[in-house]
Amino acid sequence: LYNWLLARASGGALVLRIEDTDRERSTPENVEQILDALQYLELDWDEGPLSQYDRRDRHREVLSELVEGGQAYYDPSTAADVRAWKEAHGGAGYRGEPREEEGAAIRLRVPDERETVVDDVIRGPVHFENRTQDDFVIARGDGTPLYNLAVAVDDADMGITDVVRGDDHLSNTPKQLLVLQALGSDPPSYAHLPLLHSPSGGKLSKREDAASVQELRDAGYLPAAVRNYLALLGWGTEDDTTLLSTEELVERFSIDRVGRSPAVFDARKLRWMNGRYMRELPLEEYERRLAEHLRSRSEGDAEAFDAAPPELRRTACAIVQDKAQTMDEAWPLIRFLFRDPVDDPKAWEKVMKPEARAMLSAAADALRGAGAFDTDALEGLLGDVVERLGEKPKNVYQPIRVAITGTTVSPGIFDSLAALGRDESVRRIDAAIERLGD
RNA sequence: GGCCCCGUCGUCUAACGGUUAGGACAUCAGGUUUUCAACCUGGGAGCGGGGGUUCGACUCCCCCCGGGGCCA
Repeated sequence: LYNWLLARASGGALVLRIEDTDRERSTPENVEQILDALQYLELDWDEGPLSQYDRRDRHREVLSELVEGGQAYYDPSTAADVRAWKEAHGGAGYRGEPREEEGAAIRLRVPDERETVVDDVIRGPVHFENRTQDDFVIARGDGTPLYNLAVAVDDADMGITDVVRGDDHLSNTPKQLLVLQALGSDPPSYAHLPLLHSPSGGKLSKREDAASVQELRDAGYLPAAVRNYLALLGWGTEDDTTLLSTEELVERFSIDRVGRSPAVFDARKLRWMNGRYMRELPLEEYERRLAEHLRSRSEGDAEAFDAAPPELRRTACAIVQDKAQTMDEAWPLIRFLFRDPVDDPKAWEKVMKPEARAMLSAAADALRGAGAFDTDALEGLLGDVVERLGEKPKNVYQPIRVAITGTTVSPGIFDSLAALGRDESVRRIDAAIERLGD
């Protein structure tokens, strides 16, 4: 998201590059998840063709150039050798002797003097003393290049100007700088973002990270809300603004104001924020997104919704809009308008006591005789019934609610009845009375 | 183990030497109320610790502690 905001704000292009020097980690499904997440967030980047580049030849070429130029050398030392060497040299960075033999790795020669400075946009200059850095391995014994060589070469070849990535790469950066230096290329600008920690404590893995975005989609969070929330993780405005439209984010976001400490994802705050966005959604869009959300579910909910008259769909959205925080939460509240009441034994047991029978009869009679069947009329009408029976409103309204929806929770009872319509409302109440009978 | 990063309410954050340390979520207490939410009002809650520098430190320096990352 930060990459995207930065690209949008600066008029540059966003390049999402997935380095795959280690097949064990960058699995195709992993890539798939990242792309899914981007699509879900509705970041309108110019997707272009998804290209795969086989850079092995180029990396090999660079490797041999570096060896020939003396900036790198073959070294068959093992990890144990290196450890022994370091112990003997007071913890200084490992320096090997060039020895070309079968299975030897290639190491980059690191200078003994001076330091390598990562001039990070977010953290300022970070100093690494060269003498403490190992002559690090840039190619395995079998000739395959290692990450720090590959990214540096690819950054240079692609003309990358800004690298925005996770904090976990900060200590890799001096190595990449050293490679770039050996190559004679100018380094890009670097910005290392703080990592996200999950509520459970640890950092989010690439897999879990992408998977959790998946979960957000399934729960029916709006992309705009998620974008807003995510932008506020590690970044904040000076004037304490919390709700920011995407246009405002693009305008106000600046990478150098991003914080340095890791953040914990707080689902409750996202939920609250999503509710704010849901309530401000134009009704047509609310309806569209609800329909879309239902399609990702099973059991014919989407079909029932789509088959309903447009006015009913619209009304349903209107009466649930200020109650639901997520799309997933909206549907159960208005489901009764499109499908039969659910069977909730607990609700029935709690509300449908024998004395409820009289309430329901009185209500049904009143509804049958009602003139207009809208929210206001019903409120007056049923208010009279409550008064006549001398009951607490709750004792009358809850049985009606259970009768028409099957549960104890729904939108306002008058809204619900009006939306359901006279015939169906009366039918469901009569059915409840009958069921109460035995 | 070496190197590096980070440390403000429970959580996300604002502050860039001078504020009663601000806001948001959450929480608590009221209000509203036909259910559940939503909404409104109010309260509690924080600078990891210790040294310095300074007239004055959340802000600068050092040490420690704690958390994390990379390499090995």
